[in-house]
Amino acid sequence: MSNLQPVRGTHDLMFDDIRRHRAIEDAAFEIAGRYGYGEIATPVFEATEVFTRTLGDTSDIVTKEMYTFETKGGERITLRPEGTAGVARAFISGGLAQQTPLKFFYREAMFRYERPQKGRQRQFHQIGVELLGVPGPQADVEVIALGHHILTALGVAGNIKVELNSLGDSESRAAYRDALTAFLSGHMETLSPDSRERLQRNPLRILDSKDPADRQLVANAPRYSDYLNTTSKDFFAAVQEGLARLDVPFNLNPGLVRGLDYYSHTAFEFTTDALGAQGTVLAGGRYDGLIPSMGGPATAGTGWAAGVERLAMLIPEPAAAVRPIAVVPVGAAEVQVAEKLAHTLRLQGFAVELGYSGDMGKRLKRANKLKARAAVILGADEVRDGVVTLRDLDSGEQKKVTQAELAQHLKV
RNA sequence: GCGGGUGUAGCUCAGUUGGUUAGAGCAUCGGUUUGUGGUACCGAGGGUCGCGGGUUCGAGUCCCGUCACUCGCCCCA
Repeated sequence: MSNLQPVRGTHDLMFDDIRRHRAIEDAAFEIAGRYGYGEIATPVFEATEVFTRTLGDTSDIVTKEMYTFETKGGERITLRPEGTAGVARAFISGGLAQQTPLKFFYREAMFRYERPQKGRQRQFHQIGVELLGVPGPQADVEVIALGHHILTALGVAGNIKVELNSLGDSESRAAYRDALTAFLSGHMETLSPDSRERLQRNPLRILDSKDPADRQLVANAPRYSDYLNTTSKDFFAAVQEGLARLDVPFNLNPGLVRGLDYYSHTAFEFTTDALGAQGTVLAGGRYDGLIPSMGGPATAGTGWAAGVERLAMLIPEPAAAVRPIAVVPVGAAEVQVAEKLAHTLRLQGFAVELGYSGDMGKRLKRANKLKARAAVILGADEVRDGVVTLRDLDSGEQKKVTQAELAQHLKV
């Protein structure tokens, strides 16, 4: 039926697309493993409360972007819009507080009811890491260095800037929020309509407004750095020194704030200008307040998430699929021998394609299309003599080898 | 959620001020080649012009609606 289409904002992944996704996820998983991060897979859906209590009542994610529904049993369920809340819930419900520090890596689908654009789907994929139970700045440094390491390995670090800021501890944050609100309240006429709205809900977000008038106003507003208390300042300085020691380049961005309420101290974003308005490729920060806010024991946390679709648009061509070997029977009489030979080769570890139909010419043509590196040709003569004709499909050279020696000749 | 752009073959795109049977390249399939792929040549198939309605003697072309994609805003990875 021609009117059957994927649901808005969803896509089928196959061929090169999924190879790109896997290349990203596999590289990230392997590198995170070197830092001691083990994989965690939490459920696709959680009790709605898990997200409403952690993301903040005012965030757009909670107010308009969640896929929330009621089950037959009357539970309120939400498809996860992000990964951190689920990991925190797992930490609490699994009683893992005795096992810190804990390091988790995840690669999962996320769901947000947003208007689709390039690099923004309703079902999308994130990789992410969470480091739980380390209150010191070395945790922030490690996690940022890990992100930078992964993007370097993927070959995209050259197009990406690391932006860094500190939101301070809750005391500093509250002090600054009051100062900023007081200042901006005196300039209501100049503020954009969006920012007037933000002044009520989340005044810090005005700092990264794109409206020109807002930007000018913000330039003269109180500076966040002036409101950090000594603890916060020392913490931020230690993060910067740690990154410098590891040769991770970064830019300070005083306008960088987080959309989600549970962040404190370090906030960072890895951005590119190659993706238009969806330039943030990896982002995260410290969220010491998250687990306590969900009713768990006071536990420090820091981590990030990266958008796989966005990274997939940046990485170079993924490694080509393995080039198979084609087993080609000359005529119908040799098909069964060919099938047996193909099976034997597969058991020996080779990737083998066996054309499903057609004469020798068609099968070779198909082998060529599959980028087979060699053809193993079996005709009446070969079967009689216990040999095969081995043809190199790049050079066109061919020779007869015994079936016993075939595996030796096929080794790369 | 708000504002703009675009929808013609599997893909990339032509299609004149509304006028016969809607075209090209690539891809696909077949043949030149009954034990040899890639290159070349020859040929074939493939379209309810996104969908629905309207105007008109006549709509791929004009109008309205709708869906999808896309750019920006919002938000975010």
